[in-house]
Amino acid sequence: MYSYAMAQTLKLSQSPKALATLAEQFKALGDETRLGLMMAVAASDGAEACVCDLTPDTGLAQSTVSHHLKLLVDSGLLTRTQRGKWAYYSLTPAAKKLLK
Amino acid sequence: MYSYAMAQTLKLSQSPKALATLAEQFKALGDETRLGLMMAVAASDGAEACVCDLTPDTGLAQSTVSHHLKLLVDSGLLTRTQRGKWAYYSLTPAAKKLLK
DNA sequence: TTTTCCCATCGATAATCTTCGATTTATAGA
DNA sequence: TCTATAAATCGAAGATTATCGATGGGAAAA
Repeated sequence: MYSYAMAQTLKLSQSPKALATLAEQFKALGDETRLGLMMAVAASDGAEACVCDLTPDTGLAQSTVSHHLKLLVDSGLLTRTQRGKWAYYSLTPAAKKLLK
Repeated sequence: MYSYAMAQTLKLSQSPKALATLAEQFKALGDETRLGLMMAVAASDGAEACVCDLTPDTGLAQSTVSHHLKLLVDSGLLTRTQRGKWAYYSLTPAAKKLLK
């Protein structure tokens, strides 16, 4: 038993902080709405999207989508960039790694 | 934009069921206790462990650990095998893929 | 300046989740 | 058969979460 996967798991179990961070990211992805948002961002032109583009697909209120996006940013899976009136979201390297 | 990651995301966004399944698995991993259990199982001798081995590390009640393990089985991340009085849990291929 | 548009924040509510202790089921041993 | 051990199930309490409508803040347009 010396697989790469196991080396990873051992490292994580010895590092409580890394485990907490990873759990937080999994939790963020563990919601159909948020996972759908991540997919939508990844599939967007230029791999970024604004709230106004993302909201209609979800069928949810704009405030709810903003809330989910903030949660994804806080967990380190999305970055937010303001350009004019729009806020553009795109995937972080951590997100790309987890979704690959 | 024709990366492997994006091909995956597109496939998922076109397949609601696959997205729901993946979200469920992420959700299962998105709890520090459960992620710790997964790590403990992966790091166990023979890559399997019983409830009595896993419970002490968590500091939680046995019933709580059983509950979490059931959730992990139901989401397709662990398999359960009964041998004598003990129930042994081990990682599924899906779990190995997500934790790599 | 006033209006319009995009988005975040706030407060409230309903649903879901985590956890426990108590109980039940199942298996093995005395 | 009776007892002991391992683990699942149940019911309940408390915490967390998802969602909404209403509101507020900022940027651009009129």
